Amino acid sequence: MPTPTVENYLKALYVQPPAPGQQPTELIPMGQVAEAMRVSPGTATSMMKTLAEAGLVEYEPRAGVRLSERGLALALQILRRHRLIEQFLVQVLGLDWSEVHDEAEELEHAISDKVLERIDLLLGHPDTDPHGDPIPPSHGQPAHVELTPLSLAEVGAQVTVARVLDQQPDFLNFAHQHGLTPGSRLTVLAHQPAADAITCQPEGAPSLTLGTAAAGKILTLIEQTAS
Amino acid sequence: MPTPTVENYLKALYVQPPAPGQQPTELIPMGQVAEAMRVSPGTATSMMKTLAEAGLVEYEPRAGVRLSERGLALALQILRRHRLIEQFLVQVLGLDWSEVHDEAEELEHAISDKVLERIDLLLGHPDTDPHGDPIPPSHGQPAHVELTPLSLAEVGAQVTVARVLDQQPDFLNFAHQHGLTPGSRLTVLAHQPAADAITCQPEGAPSLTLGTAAAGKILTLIEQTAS
DNA sequence: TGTTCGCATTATCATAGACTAATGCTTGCA
DNA sequence: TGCAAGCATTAGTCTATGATAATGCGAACA
Repeated sequence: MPTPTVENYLKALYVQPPAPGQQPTELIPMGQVAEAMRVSPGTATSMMKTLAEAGLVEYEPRAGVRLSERGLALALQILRRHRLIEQFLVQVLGLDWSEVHDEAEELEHAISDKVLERIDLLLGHPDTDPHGDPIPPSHGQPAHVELTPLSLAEVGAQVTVARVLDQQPDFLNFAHQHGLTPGSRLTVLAHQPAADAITCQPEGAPSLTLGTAAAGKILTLIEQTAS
Repeated sequence: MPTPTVENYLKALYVQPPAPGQQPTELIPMGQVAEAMRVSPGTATSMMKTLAEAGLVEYEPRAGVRLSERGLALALQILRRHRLIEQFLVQVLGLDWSEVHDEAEELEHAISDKVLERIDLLLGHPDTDPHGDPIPPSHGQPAHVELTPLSLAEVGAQVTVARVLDQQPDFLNFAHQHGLTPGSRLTVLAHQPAADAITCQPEGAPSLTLGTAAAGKILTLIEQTAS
């Protein structure tokens, strides 16, 4: 049984974005690990050595780490727990989507497989959590869906919000207030490169201008491109 | 924030039965603490010192420990979490009462007050868990109800099972199979002191002979004494 | 080609919680 | 009254996880 700390490292390694243009199987530098886990670089190095000895990662000194096959399987299992718990907290207990991330962060280490599968059943085997993040199946990889950041959607396109990447409560409250939740539809009205912004029109809510950094955190499914 | 380990010690101290004829405010000897927590005596001593420094217990060397006011409040809070979670696992997720104790043992340290109060609401503010153990209110002590162990009920008495003290899955399965669950009614048929046993007749189930040790773990409410 | 800067690694230390083994009280009994 | 038995305490060690500080490698630029 991995400790909660080990589980958190594995999860963090899995969700590290690959450097631009790199495959997700590339090595993650130690600095990135240390920052993701908010520990000192020395702590990150020694933990990666420990995980490597346990066969959960492949560690190349001064180059970086990547998850091993076993580490990947474990990371997916933990992510499954985390996301099912989030969905449960929203659907069954009625918590707000902005507060469930931190709750799930604790519960994911305490819940048993049995309870988890009961939750899965009660929820009807959902495949995403309240933020649109895919819930990995109990075995194997989650299905890959091609999504486009709102910041890259064409002017005139009609899109459906599929996933909101930022888990910060402030951002999630903002997104909720403006109708930017998974499933809501919107039309891209304009890009303003000079202002580093994009304007869109959510269905049933006032139009809205976002910085491209914020818009990059909203992943969408393109329903209809500009004529 | 106390660590999970500290929480477990406090809970264990609270549920220690007072020595026969003693007030619950009496000192608990270290050996009893060590046994309850399944740690070595040395570990118990050093932990009690730590808890005493934190103001959670009163520790008298070579005499024993008792919970301080703060320690008692914390212990009740943890017991509330534990028992509400058990009730939730049975009522909402449909787990068996024999398996929820161990699950709750983990979850009680991970759950937030917010989630707990949602669970309490969803369950309609129950006042006992699936074993009949009282759920402490969010502030203050649980109400005291006078219960009689089945082993001490008079022959001929009609009683209602109120609480099952043993949390071992084997015992709980046995009790369930024979209709000895909280709320079920039974009549005491006979005591057999020589055989160290008691025979009773659960409503709607075959009559049953139990050892007095087992019968002592079934607490009942006397509905009607023998004529 | 050499030097420097940024990052990684090593070394040392701290804390919580556990263990075992050795020592020390205390009490009851002869 | 004195001593043995039974607990409790102390002392020293271990593991997991963190920190800080000092050292070391390597790549980019002059």
